[in-house]
Parts: sequence; C-alpha cells; structure tokens
Amino acid sequence: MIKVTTWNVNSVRTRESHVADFLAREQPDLLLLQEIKCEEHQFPRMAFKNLGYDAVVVGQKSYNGVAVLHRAPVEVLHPKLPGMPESDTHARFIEVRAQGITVGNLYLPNGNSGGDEGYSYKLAWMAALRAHSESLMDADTDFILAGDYNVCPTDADFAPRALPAGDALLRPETRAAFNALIWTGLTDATRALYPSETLYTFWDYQAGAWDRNAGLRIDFQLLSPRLAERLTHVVIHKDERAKPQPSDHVPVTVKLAKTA
DNA sequence: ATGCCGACAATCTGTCGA
Repeated sequence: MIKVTTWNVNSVRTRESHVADFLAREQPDLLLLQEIKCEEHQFPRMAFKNLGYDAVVVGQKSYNGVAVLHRAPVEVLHPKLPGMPESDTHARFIEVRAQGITVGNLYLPNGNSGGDEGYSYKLAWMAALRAHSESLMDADTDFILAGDYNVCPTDADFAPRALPAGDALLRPETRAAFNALIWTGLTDATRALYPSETLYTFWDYQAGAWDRNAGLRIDFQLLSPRLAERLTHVVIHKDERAKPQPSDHVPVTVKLAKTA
C-alpha cells in the first residue's frame, strides 16, 4: 500500500503545527505541499524531521513554493515543469520518484491576476502539463499528478455563487485544457470513487464561505491507468478546515493497493 | 462582493490568492 496526500497549506511556516499533527496522525508515505510561501532555507525541516520525514523543497520568497515530505528516500526528477521556459521563475512544480511511482506535485497558476498575461500563463502552464503527461504515458510510467489545480472542471465542483461568472477557474478554455490533460489517460481519483457527491477541498476565508459551505473542488490527484486500478481509498480531510488558523485548502489523500 | 480574510514584505499599505 502507498498513501499519498496533497495539501495547499498557504504558508508552511504558519501551518507548521498543523502539518506536524497531520504527519503524526496520518503517516502518509508522501505529503505533497503547495504554497509553502518561503525559500528553501526558511523551510521548517526540523519539525518534520523529528517525525521521521525529510523534505525536498522548491521555494521562492513570499509566494508559491512546493515541497515533498517523505519517509523513504526519493529521487528528484524535475525541480520545475518540463516545457516551461527558463525565464519562468515561479516555484510551482517538483517531481519525485518514490516506491516505483513518479509523483508530480504541482501548484497550477490561478490566472485571475495579471490580466491577459496572467491568464495566458495559466493556459501555457496547463499545455505544458498536458505535454508532460503525454510523455510519461508514452514512456509507460506509473505516475500521479497531484496538487492545487486551480480549476473547477464542472459545475458540480463549486458551490452556487462561490465564484463570479467568468472566473479563471471555470472559463471554458480552462476546462478544455483540464479535459485535454485528463484525456491523456488520467483518472481523477476522487471522482473515480465518488462520482456524484458534492465534495469541496477549498473554502475561501472571506464572506463566511466555510460556514455557508461555499466551497470549491480544486485539489486533485490524477492517476495513470495502472495506478487507477490500484486505487482503494480517497479521503478529503475536511476537519482540517474547522481548526484554528486553518489553511483555506484541506488535504486530499489517496491509497493505492500493493502491486499484485 | 475588482477584496468581506489572511499571508507576506515592508513598515502601514499594497499585492496576491481563487
């Protein structure tokens, strides 16, 4: 069995105790973090090392940033998304190899800020992610692409009035790009096990979104075909959002059965 | 709800998030 969790923590330094509590309680093999909002030297390694977890970190000052916490050794395959230009300095992707699986941890651009340029960046990022998935499929790799996608793929993935019309998370071009990624052969783990339930992974801090359950489902674990066949459990750790000083996102865990 | 909350950098207000 392998257990992998993705979690946009909205600052790993602010959420250090929440992350430590989660590791101690849930013991995932891999914890994929997004929006750590710090540089690598600021990452609170010791708090997690004490629990038996090491970290590989791709950080930057103030914004973005991703990390993978792991108990067994991992190999870093890519510290940024293949296909994006060198000039792109956003810390949004890290891919590791662990326990016979390639795991891409991603923080996809929001696309609502920066005008046309900001939205074009989102679409370029999604096109590169799709191309990367195709290349992994062509190589017959077992892989997971997980993280904060900043996409509501269908109208079932956001609460009524939780987003304004025309938001970058639900524009037709955004959804088309997400579908194109899925159509490389990926399975949305949550929908594979819960095809028609109302499920969210994010609730805005504003406007009482949590109290009104005005949420979004934007955190996904997408599985390559053989891994999809091994999928046994998906857990959306909704209780994390009710804690004091929570992230606006909650963790999403998948469990995959051992290979036969 | 083109900003209600929250994090960050800077220094108190601006930017970003989704």
